Amino acid sequence: MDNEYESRKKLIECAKKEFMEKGFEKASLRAISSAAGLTTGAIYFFFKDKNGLFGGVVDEPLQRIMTAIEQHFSEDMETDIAGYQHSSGDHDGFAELMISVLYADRDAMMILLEKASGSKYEGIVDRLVDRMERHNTALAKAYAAVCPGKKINEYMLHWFSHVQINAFVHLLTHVEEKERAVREIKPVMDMLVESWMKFILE
Amino acid sequence: MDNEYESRKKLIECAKKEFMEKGFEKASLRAISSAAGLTTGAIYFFFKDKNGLFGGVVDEPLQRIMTAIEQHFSEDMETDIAGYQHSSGDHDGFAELMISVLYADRDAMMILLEKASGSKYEGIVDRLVDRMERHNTALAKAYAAVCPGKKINEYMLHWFSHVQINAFVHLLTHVEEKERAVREIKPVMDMLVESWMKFILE
Amino acid sequence: MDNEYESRKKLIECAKKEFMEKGFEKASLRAISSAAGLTTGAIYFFFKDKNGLFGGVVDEPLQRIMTAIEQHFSEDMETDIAGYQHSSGDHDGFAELMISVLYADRDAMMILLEKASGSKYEGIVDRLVDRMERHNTALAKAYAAVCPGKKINEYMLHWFSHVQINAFVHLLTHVEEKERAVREIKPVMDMLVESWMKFILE
Amino acid sequence: MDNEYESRKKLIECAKKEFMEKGFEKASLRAISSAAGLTTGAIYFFFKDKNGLFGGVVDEPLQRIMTAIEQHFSEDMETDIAGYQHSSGDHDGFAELMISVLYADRDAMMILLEKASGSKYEGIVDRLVDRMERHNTALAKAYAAVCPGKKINEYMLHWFSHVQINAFVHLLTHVEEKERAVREIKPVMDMLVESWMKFILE
DNA sequence: GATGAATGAGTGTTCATTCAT
DNA sequence: AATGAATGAACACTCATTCAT
Repeated sequence: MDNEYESRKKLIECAKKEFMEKGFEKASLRAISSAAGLTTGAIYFFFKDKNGLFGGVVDEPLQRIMTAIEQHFSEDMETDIAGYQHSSGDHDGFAELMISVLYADRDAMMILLEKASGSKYEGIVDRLVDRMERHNTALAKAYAAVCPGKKINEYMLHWFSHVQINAFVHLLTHVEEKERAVREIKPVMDMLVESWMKFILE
Repeated sequence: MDNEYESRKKLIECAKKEFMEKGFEKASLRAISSAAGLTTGAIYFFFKDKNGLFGGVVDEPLQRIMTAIEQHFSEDMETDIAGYQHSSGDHDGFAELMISVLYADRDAMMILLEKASGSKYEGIVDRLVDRMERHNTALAKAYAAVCPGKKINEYMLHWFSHVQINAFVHLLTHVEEKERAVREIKPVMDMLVESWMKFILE
Repeated sequence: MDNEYESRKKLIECAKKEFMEKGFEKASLRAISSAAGLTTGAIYFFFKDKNGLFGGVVDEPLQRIMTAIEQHFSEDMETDIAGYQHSSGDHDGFAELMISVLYADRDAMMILLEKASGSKYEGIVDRLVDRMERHNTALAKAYAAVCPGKKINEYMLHWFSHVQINAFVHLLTHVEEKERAVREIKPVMDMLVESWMKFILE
Repeated sequence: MDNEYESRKKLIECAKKEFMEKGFEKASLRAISSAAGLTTGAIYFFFKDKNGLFGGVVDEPLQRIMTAIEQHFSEDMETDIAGYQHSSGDHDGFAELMISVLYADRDAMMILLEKASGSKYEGIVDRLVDRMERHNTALAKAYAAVCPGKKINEYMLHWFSHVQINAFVHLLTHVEEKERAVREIKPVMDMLVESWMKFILE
């Protein structure tokens, strides 16, 4: 049970390296397998195909990020909408949750978010942005309901969602250590929270 | 001198279409040349190689964006630093300049900024971010000189530069018409200017 | 002795399905074994190789068809040669024997006769034709002996043998039910018997 | 203009050899191209893919056989139906036409008819049988109209069509020289014509 | 100015087969 | 009795690039 999956592990390990360096498309299965001391055929014993191998690297991180986000968003909607501006602590909570998920396997996460072009995981960041936007829209509508005379700026809403998600991607790719990440994200979140209220409605 | 470069033009035109659809890497020279009614060899008469052809599409736009930025940044530094906060009109000027350059040949610009992966133009956005950051650093230092007790948050400075540049990329890819772009960028710039002063120094 | 060969049976069963659908060559041992709830290695415990497994499906049917034919041909030669033209009842006997052998395991038979390309059983129909031809030759010689001035048309003899054998193959593949097959083969045999006498000698 | 297509010709020549020996499926493009003193890539300059190369070998023969048959069948239907039994000369005409088409490029024809399994030309013989059957059906209906009390035996009609077409395939594969083929086909046709009238109706 | 021909190295993928356990 | 792991050779196909003409 110890070394049963040694080859599989080695394969994933080497795939990680290769995907990180070259991206999904330019990564060579031959290079991966031979780096693992195996042949290409071995990959096809453990994985369905190139996408499957990529999945072996990123599937678990992907799951974690998805459930984390979904969980947070559903909780978030239940809290008092009116209390949006006071919930800065909550935003820190979200940020910390995200960072802890993101940095659990930073390499895999970077591959998932930045090196997936050409794979079936392509466009994952866009999907996250979409999810964020849906959440933001709900929030903005509730917010607008108590701000008479103001209406939502659609473009700002979309761009803001984009910035929010990419703030984490940027952090992940530019800050190596989790601890520093936690520190650096704070002013980012503060700025985002403060701006949100001022600029989403016009 | 009239129709001398007709083939060259046709090649660039078709390359544009192909690069837009497939990106640099997946674009096929065979597809491009045959769409132009020529053969692959013809490409090598006019251009050095695949990167050269890509350059034929994006070099001019790239020049225009670079000189526009350089020009603005050098002018900007000459104006009174202390007047930063009052220069919101100036920021609108920058935004309009950028938009006018970006939308002069929107397709080529999108290719340059989003479809260059794998080419020697890869990372152009990062280079723009770097340039922005240098400018921001200078600005921040001048700003910090008159704000005793405050010091620059390096990460925020970098991230901010990233957001500023990508605000334009996002605009370019999400808003088709230049006129609407001019309108949409306004609140974005406002938010950025306002936040800049509050969050770059800590 | 009950369930000892359960796996073997399952393997043959699944192989039958696969060989029927894909033919010997395109059949996948992995597909067969996994359909049987086993692994490819299991196949190699029970059978020598892919050809061996194919044999597991068709060997018995092949034996039955061979002995049936051999038995009939040897009997047939013992009967009075001169009585050939009167032996139409006998031909019906042969046809019924063939059909009963062919339809005892129709699937296996079709695999043997039509899906063996690439296996060591390839060309089985040709071998049957050869056997038929040897029999026809003997018959024709005896027949010619009592028909002075006539001699055997070698090509007709060969083609006729081919048609005779393939009449059964055609029947097998185009008529599902044995009962209908028995009915349909009658006029075919009649035509063949009648023509035989007229066209083998010239 | 002489040796312009030398490589293409060589490729087709070698493909012919390979397809003949191994059949479409097992034929190796690598083997073909290297036998022609070229690389696999060269094949893809001249042909779309493996099927295209196969087409380069069999397309012309296929066209010839199709037009020959279609032409004959349409002519045949215009002749007096009642004269069927007297038209044995006509059948010889058909046979000679077929043979001349079949033997114009015997190798290509054998490949088309017997080695196409796995290619997009697979099942060509069946299609010919279908065409023959349609023709036979028309003939049989006209024939039945003047034979009161008799009706068509569907199975015989189908099997007969099968035998008629395969008589030519058999000839092609068993008789090398066209002249001998013309001689050998005569009694075959005679037998078929004679039997046709007796056994299609019952 | 451009073609037509061809290369050579590469791609992901499939497969029957082997064998230690 | 059967598995799980792995091999190695083959496959069709694609591509940017070259170059004589």
